[in-house]
Amino acid sequence: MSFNEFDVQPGRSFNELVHELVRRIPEGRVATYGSIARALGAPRKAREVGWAMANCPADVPAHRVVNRLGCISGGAITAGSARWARLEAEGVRLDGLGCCNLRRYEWDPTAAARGVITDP
DNA sequence: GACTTGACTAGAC
DNA sequence: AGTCTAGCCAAGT
Repeated sequence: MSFNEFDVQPGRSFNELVHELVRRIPEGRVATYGSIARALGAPRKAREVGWAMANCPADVPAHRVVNRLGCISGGAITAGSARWARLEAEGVRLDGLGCCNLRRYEWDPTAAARGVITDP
């Protein structure tokens, strides 16, 4: 069973599913690359999620996606960079390295993934 | 058309 | 308990 009920439907690229899912991350919350990949039924595709974030439309809140340690990834990780500022503006507290407390802010995308996959 | 690179993670040492 | 290695998969060169 390489795929589960969250399997990717034809016509929608994995990349787009990622975008849709990320759009559903609530304000002030974050999700990890791995969680998103897992929620879409592809636990090994975390890297592709990262790629999807690097090439995402402006309406995708990519700043709410962090790595497994709760840290902002992708270069330009400095206080004042767009993602950093946006996260703080939404109430996510970041330490000096741009990391947040996942215990507190992590949002599990699994439930929303159902909606993304089944939504037209 | 093969080889390298990358906004990752999990497991081994 | 910190570091290193291997695995994955698509895009870019």
